[in-house]
Amino acid sequence: MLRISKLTDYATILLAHLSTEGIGQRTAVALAERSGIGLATVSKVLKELQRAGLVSSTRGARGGYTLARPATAISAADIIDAVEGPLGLTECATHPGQCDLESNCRVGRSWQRVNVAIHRALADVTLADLAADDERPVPPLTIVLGARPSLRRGSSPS
Amino acid sequence: MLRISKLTDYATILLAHLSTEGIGQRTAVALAERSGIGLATVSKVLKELQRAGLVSSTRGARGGYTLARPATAISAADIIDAVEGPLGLTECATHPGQCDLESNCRVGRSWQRVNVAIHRALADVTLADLAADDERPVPPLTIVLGARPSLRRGSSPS
DNA sequence: CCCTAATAGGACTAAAATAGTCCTCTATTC
DNA sequence: GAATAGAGGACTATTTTAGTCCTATTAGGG
Repeated sequence: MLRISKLTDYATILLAHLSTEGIGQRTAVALAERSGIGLATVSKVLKELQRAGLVSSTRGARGGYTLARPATAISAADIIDAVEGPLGLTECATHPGQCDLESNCRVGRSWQRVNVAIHRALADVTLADLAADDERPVPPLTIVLGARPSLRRGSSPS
Repeated sequence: MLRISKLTDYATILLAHLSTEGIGQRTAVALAERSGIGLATVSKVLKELQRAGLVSSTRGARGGYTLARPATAISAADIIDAVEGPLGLTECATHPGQCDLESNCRVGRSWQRVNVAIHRALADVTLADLAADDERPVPPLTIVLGARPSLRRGSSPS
């Protein structure tokens, strides 16, 4: 099945740590210890999260990282996008026109729509949901493939 | 973002070809020509689809492949599972207990539930939908993460 | 029968993406 | 100005994915 990368998983773990006890900053070292992930890797992931604007950082002594916004305002889609980049479900999604098959293949477009639908669904899952103990029921979410006229790309089909 | 492999994309293309004109069998050679995908690769993919039970094959002269069941009875999830195997969204989904972090990390479980939800959604997208021209609206589908009160398409447990 | 057309099943190679490490630079506090 | 902490990026190693090729098996037809 579809898979997220390990780094995305790490990112989620780190963000989850940052989301517990809203208090102050955590250093990469502290997060590495707490999470059991190697320091170098933690460091790398946090830097990516910083660039993506999901955490904010301060340098120097007594520096560290905090969530840039509340856990309820960070979505699963944000995390994936931050770490894995905005890759498409298929190649043609990312680089239209590159693929020789495109003319033959109306399949690509469909996968793209599936992709969009999944992405939209993941945008409704928050870090707070991901970090929660299993007690808290994850909210139901609805994907509508196709319908949703606003997304339907200007051209109206005749 | 989450990505399907090229091979899965090929598989979809090939299945789409097989789904047009219900008539008879197509050989790997014919499908390769029609699709523009290399023969060796086509062959490999078809073999995997056969093992997964999505296509049926006959050997020997005048042999070839056909869909094992109607295009409306083959789902996007079936295709992904056939080609990519039943991989989980995270490592712990596939090999529970392998991961040192598991104790610290309640995040894994959440991703697993996300995974299940996506999978369930993809089970509602059929090959017929994927193969259709953009004209045909893909049916709306609903994911419910967590409890599962009703699987829309599903039969209620008797 | 034997020859040819086809799939089945792997082993193998090549290429690309992912994961992880390390080094140097900059900013901050004390 | 020494120590602490992040920023940025180059680099390496590992794993996955994609693609090729070889041999065996099965079916049909002269």
